[in-house]
Amino acid sequence: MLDIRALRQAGEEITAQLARRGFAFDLDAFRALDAQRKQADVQSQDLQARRKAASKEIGKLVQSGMDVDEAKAKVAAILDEIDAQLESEVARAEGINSQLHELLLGVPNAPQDDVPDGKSEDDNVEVRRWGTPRKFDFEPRDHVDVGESLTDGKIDFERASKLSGARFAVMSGTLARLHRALVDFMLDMHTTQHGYQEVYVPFLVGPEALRGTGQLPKFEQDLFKIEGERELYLIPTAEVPVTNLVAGEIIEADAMPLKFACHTPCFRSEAGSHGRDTRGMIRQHQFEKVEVVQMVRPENSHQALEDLTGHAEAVLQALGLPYRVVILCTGDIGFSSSKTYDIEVWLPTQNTFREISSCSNFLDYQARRMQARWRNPETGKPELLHTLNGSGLAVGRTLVAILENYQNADGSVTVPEALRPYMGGLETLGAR
RNA sequence: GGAGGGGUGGCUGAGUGGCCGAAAGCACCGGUCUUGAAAACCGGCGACGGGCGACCGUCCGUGGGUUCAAAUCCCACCCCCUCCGCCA
Repeated sequence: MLDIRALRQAGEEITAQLARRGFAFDLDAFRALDAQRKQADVQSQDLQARRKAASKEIGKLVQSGMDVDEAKAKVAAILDEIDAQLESEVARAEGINSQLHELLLGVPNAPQDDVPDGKSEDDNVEVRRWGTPRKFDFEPRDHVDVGESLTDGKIDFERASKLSGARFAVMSGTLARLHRALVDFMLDMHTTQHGYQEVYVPFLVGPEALRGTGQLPKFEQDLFKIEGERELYLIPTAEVPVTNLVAGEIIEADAMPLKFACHTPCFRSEAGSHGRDTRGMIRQHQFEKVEVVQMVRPENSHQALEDLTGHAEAVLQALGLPYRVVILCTGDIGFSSSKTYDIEVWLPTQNTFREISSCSNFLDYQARRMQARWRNPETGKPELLHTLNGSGLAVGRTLVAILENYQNADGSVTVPEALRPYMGGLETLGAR
């Protein structure tokens, strides 16, 4: 949520920033509603103040010895007059306030100044590259062909579809183990080298948590909602439960920054992506991800985004997978984010880079929605903190990248050295 | 699932109808003292919203209700704890 005070003071600038990302903020409507709100607030608060004073007067009179009924009679006329308007005025003010709140919940974050203009992912700007794509002396096969033809464990989409329909995968044997090894490897790296604390969290969350990070109210169609008495959703990313750990809390300054690493499955309906990436494991309804999340002092969040992106890159470097980092343009950036770097891994059979991590700085946008604060020692006051998160990494897509980049002419796949300790020393998948 | 206890400020915890946005302690901030620190003493110190300000409003788990007046009484719900049962 944007700061309503900033919107009052600098409405034109913020409206212009929002326009860059294609969001038409109706400043006049906002101002009209805010003016109504002010008028209604003042009016209802004035009535409440007068009523309170009259009521206190009764208390005083009774205490100075007057009979209760007599005291009530003295102010009855005033109370009657106030009560005639009070209820409707308070209701009107509450109505306008919640209308204003809902309006603000639907407004995306404003992009930072250094986020490039653009309409779609085609306008994202490459920041840097790492690694050199391998030259194959045979025709490389895509991860589906490779994964399905492994001999001691494989990918099985047919059976997955029997169980759950399209966009699910079954994995077995050494391939399933590689998938699990990736999770361990990533978590170990973030916790031992990058200073994150591992957390385990619920995979089902209530609507408040989703509201806090920004998936609700606007993007309910992207979520899987559970049938039942309780209103629960499957998490689309660990960002939701992990970031909301600090919802409604005031974090002491010496505990900052908070840095969490978390492995969870992620569930996405993929509504609106029909026909995209239908082959293979690129886009699934269920996938594993190791997420890194930070809660930092506001002045540190820009540096924190650079650090966090580096932490995700370190995983790809350790695995020897070529990648590039792009900064998302205003047309491609996520709803709650003020600035996002995507990390894209090289996929030889697509002859291109594909997203494997998304690292974002939300500034105080999520913190305001969830009332996550820290105590600033300079002012002694609770202030909104800044939140960031990034994939470190998407496990399924990392597996895809390994299958494609590490495949051999005989159909086997070399296990990246960094993963061998997690595979009982196994060096190759599919070797007889 | 059964029985009981409880949700109050950053923390602990008092408060059973008006003088309560709320005692006290801790923590924190400022000061006195001290070479410095600690201790002691003095003062300050909840959050949110509105107003240039004096101030005003809201908030004692959530939502209703009773009352001129609710942290306090009533109802419903949520959550936590203890014991019993069941269970991966």
